[in-house]
Amino acid sequence: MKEKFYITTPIYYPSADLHIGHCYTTVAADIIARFKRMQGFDVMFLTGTDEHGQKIEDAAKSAGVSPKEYVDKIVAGIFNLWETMNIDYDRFIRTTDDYHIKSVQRIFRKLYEKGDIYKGFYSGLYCKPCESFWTDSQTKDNLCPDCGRELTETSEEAYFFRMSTYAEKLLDYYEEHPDFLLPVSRKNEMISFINQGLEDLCVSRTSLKWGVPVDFDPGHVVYVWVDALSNYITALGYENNNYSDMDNYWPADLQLMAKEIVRFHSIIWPSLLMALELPLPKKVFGHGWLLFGGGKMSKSVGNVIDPLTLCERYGVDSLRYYLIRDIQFGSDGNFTNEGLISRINSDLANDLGNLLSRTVSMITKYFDGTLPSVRETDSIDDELIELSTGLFEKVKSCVDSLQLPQALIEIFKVVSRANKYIDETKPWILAKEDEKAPRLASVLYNLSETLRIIAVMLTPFMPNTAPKILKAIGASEGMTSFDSLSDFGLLSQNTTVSPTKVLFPRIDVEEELKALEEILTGEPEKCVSERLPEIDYDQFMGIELRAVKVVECKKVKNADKLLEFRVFDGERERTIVSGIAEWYSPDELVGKKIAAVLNLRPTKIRGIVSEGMLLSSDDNEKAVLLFLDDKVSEGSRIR
RNA sequence: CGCGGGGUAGAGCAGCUGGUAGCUCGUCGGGCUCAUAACCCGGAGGUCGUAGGUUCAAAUCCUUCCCCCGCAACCA
Repeated sequence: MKEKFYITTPIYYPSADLHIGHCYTTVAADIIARFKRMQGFDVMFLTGTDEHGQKIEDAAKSAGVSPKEYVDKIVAGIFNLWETMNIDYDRFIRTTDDYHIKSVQRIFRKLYEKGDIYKGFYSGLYCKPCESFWTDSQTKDNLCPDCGRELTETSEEAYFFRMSTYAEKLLDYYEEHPDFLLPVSRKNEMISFINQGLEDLCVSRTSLKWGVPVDFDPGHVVYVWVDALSNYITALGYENNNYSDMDNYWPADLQLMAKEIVRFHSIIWPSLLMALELPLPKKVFGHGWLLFGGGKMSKSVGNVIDPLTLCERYGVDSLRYYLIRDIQFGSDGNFTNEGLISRINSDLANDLGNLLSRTVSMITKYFDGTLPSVRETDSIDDELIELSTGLFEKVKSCVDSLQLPQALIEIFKVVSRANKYIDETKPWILAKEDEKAPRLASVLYNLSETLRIIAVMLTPFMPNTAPKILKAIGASEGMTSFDSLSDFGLLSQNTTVSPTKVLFPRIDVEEELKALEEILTGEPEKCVSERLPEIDYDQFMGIELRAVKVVECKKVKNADKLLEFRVFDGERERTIVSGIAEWYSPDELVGKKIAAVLNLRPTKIRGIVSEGMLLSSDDNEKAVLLFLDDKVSEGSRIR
């Protein structure tokens, strides 16, 4: 019986279209899944969408549709994206799927009956007018940080999961299974997080409607993470009849995700599994982030090109290659257009594509496309042959240890070696003398075989390109599997090549960068997302907008983003705290006149009472203060 | 001292279970002409952030300090 391999990506949150970061995780998973399949594993590759929660409810509302309608549309886009990206998943789960919802309810009930979930009170200091809870550290003197009114000790019914009881067990598990949580840097983070103490987790909400209802207690909705994490087993049929693959595939062999959600997967998820008395996944791996120009990717900053556009311009395989080749799996990495283009040009066009091109064209030119069977070998061939036949083991060990870039590096070492081999053997010289034909045939055959091995190795990484190479060199079935890699010489002695289109056209760097730039600026970020309902004149006039002059300005201690202002409003000086320290230094603001709202309810920020708000525009996540002309006098009304 | 990541050739990165510092791009020079002006060879370019320590030997282990970047807090 075939050994199984169960691999998962997180289920993505369809509050907006997916971006290249999602593609990164999913491509990595796809490559591993394809690799394992080719190795003969019985693979289950699961991905999906996590469709409940407040954000989606809100997004749907502002789009004027129901949450399900909203999500259906985004999910359709995701299917399309995965098809384009060539993601060959085996199963796709949506948390709005009926069977999943029922399973989650059963899981919740099961844990409740077992006592791992209990009904308690979410308690804290509550401000009635503001309808919000505050913790001790957030308040001073029992006053609401928002409105300054008195807080009352209140509590609200909620369900809790006894996560605290699993702290020790988790630490033990990490210890006993060194490969459970990787990379180590992430494990250390989690260990120190656990050591700070685990509290029981509040696993129900009453404020939210768009979620899985607790079936035995109407009004309560299951916490989204419990809902979401369960997908990895409900998709196999845990507590449902939709599937019956638990015995087969659980525990997961590899759960991939970006680092920010490692905590949920390495603490909450294992605790839940322990509570359910299920085995834990064998490996949880948190990869790094794609950074753009040193910063996080951000739609509103407009620094990221849509993956579909990238695929359209360069082909999926180029994108897949770049993502996996250029970023150390596990660390953060920079995504740049230059990097992408330069990888395509140097690795894919110059090295790989050109290798195929020169090989095929020589066989066509010297032998009319079909190699003769008379051969003459030479010791100079040995190195190339050895390198080729040893490739699989090297790549396999890279993939097994999740060193994905190294796997590609190994493959491309052979590409380089082959290019060099052409130089060493000088086929164009051999072609000049008829009696050298056997040697020439040998050289070209060796190149074809090497290309065959390269293409087979590349199949999981570049599923579009590999078959093109194989077809070009005349490889047939039985020569395209991993099993075929240890034999150098499988390709028919009389193989016939078929000339192909250029595999990867070279890209004009300058021109292309300009074009990409234009795309980015052409479809600009919508900085004004939602328009607000109209208000009447009186409401507007109820806002006391006035010019103020900055008298003093200094940074607030222990806060990166805050500046404390002393401003003159025409009558008196007042203090205003503003979150613009990232963009302005105190010195440059003294003496400036700025528009401000003065009749805003005073509030404490970082212990300082702020009486008003300085106006600024929110421009691409960058605040710009609304400075006023010098002619404007302090305290004058603005409308 | 809130948590974490990082500082290695012009750029981007690897090496970090200690033993002459490596890769890609760029650059300079040469070779070749089968090929997508591609390919191959060679050169220049780094006191591996800083200061100490351990060692026969440190980019690699320990400690000090400096600088970047995320997260958290904070943005009326």
